[in-house]
Amino acid sequence: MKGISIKDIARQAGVSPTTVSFVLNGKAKEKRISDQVSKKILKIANKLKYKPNQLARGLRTGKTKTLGLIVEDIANNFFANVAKVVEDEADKHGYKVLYGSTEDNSDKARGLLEVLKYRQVDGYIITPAKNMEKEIELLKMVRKPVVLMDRYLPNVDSHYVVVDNFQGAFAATSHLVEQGYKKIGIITTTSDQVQMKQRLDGFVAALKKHGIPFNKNVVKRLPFEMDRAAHTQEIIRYLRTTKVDAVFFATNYLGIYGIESIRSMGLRIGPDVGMVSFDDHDLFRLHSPSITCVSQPIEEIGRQIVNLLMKELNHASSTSQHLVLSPTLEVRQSTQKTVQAELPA
Amino acid sequence: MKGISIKDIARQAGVSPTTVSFVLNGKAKEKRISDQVSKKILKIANKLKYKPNQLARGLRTGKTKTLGLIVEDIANNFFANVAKVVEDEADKHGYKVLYGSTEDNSDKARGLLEVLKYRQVDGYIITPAKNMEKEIELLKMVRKPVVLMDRYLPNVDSHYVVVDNFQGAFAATSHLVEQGYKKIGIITTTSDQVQMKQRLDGFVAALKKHGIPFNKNVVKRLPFEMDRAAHTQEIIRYLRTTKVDAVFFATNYLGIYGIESIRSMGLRIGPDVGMVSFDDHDLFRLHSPSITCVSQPIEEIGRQIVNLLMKELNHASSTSQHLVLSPTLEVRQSTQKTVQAELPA
DNA sequence: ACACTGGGCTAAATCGATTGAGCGTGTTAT
DNA sequence: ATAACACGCTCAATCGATTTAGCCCAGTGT
Repeated sequence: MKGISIKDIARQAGVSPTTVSFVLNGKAKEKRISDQVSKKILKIANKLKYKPNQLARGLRTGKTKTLGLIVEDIANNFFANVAKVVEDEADKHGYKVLYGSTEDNSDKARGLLEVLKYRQVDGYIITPAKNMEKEIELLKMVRKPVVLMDRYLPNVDSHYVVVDNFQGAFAATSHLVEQGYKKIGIITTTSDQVQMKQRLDGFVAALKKHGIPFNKNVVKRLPFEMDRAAHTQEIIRYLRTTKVDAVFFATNYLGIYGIESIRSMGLRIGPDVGMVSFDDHDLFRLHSPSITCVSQPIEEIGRQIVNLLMKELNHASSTSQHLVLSPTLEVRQSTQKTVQAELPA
Repeated sequence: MKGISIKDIARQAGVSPTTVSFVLNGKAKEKRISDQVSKKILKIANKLKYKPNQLARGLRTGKTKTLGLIVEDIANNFFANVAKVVEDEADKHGYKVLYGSTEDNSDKARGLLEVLKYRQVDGYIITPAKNMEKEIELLKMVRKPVVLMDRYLPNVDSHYVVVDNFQGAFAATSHLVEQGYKKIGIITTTSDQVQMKQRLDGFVAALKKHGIPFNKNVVKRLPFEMDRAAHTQEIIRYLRTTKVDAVFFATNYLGIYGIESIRSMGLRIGPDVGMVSFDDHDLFRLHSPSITCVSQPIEEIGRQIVNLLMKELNHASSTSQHLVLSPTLEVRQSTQKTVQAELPA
């Protein structure tokens, strides 16, 4: 039950716990501990496989070597993949990750923050839900390192790592236009957060640039909380009524529901309805026809997030870094009006 | 920076920290604290939004209200979904989750356990990598609640929640036979862990039951560590050389690679090569043709895992529970030799 | 011979909560 | 009248590591 403590080592080495602590924390020189004693202590610590009790250490120092990761939905492909990278990178620095999903619900998000706070995590990676300005500010006030991801809060000065949503959406929409689609719609979430706004803005800007009038009712907004069936129903109704010939789906799960919807209407993706989705996914790659998408550089996102956090934790604190990475347009078959010699399925 | 402590409350209430602790832990009656004092303390605690410091509490009591979740790969659809359920369920009981991925690598798994141990997690949910018998036994020795998932260790007496892999594979394979496929292969991992073994056994048993001779070289084993490209290459080579007319893919990512491979060979899934994969996935549902699969009851798996753990944590400790849930065969188009009026894509 | 310096190490306080032992005071039983 | 007990609460130790202050001894300078 009990682990090896610093006292056990002290006893065996015939020195005080203080000395052991100094040595194990690499302060031997600084604290003028003799080499003999140092080596002896290190040897014993090794033999006993001593691991410091993180609770005790944390209680005293206030550092827990734990990061809090708050995502929208850990079961979502994008977030799960980022989480994996974050975990790996954090591990390299000796940090563990506590996670939680907000379901894009502010109350749930606040609850998570609360819990992480009194668990004393050292740093936060947050996919903010709406109305969380105060909470984030509060973290800054108490000098806790915070990196926002996927989206940021325009009125809060903080680090963040996102992709260029405007460019991504712009490229996707332009591509649809260039492929000859005439009436292009967008299906997005009801969220008015910055990432969704920018995707919508990119969409509108691309239309404008190509001289296509923008009609408000090609924009369909669906709430995150709705279930799968309701989503597809709504999408089907939208497609029926607006008669768009191409759709930009502003996030991955909408793209997936979109595929389902279009197909269940008996329409052909590409010839009848062109589509592009934000985020890549195995499904998009392997679907027939394959789905054109705006792919986020997940590896780099994860790495940069942890990087920033580590810099902050090492007090190399600087002004807020705003990392805007470039997404990539993966052109596939879902944006071709004429059916090619398709890969056989 | 500093939070509200029990001392602050004690000062304001004009009582000792001990009394505050008793009241806040619901021991007022037991410890004979007067109602007046009790109420006063509770009121102050509320006003100050007191949250106990979990580190201090953990240091003293040995309980951290944290669970360790060790999965094979948090970015994998199946595990990510289970993780989500686990997180939700744990939250209901006031527990947080620390997670890590093993990549099916025993050393990484051991490292994770080590870390979780000295972080003093209260209970473990483990997808064991091979050769972890000793580590699990050790946890049992120190009376830490453990629930294994996805697979178990035959020589270790512990709780576990798995699906009936044999039945799942048996049903999948039988279905292939019944659909008229004659030469059926299986692609699995190099792992000789129980879940994979049972899937293979189920496969073999189904062949036997249908009077089909089992030839060892229809079994292809691929190591987890290999990258995507190598996987598909190997699968393609296998398909070319063995000339099977249907394949059972023993886990989700193999199924995905399988789709890629078959298609890149210019073969039609269904008519040319039938296929079933273990685990469900959006991709399998929406692929054309859709992919028949053995679907695991993810919600229930997650719920049962947390359930078991909570029972243990509340010392209702009993004999080891072995929960074997039933998977469902989702029959789709990938196991039809004749092309139906396919849903247009 | 005495103050001073610096090397090598330790005592004790501290972080915040929990908990076994115990201390007055008033009431009851004998 | 006095032991015995209930009541209502507090003291102080404890968990394990960190950290500040400082002790003791040897050598140096004057």
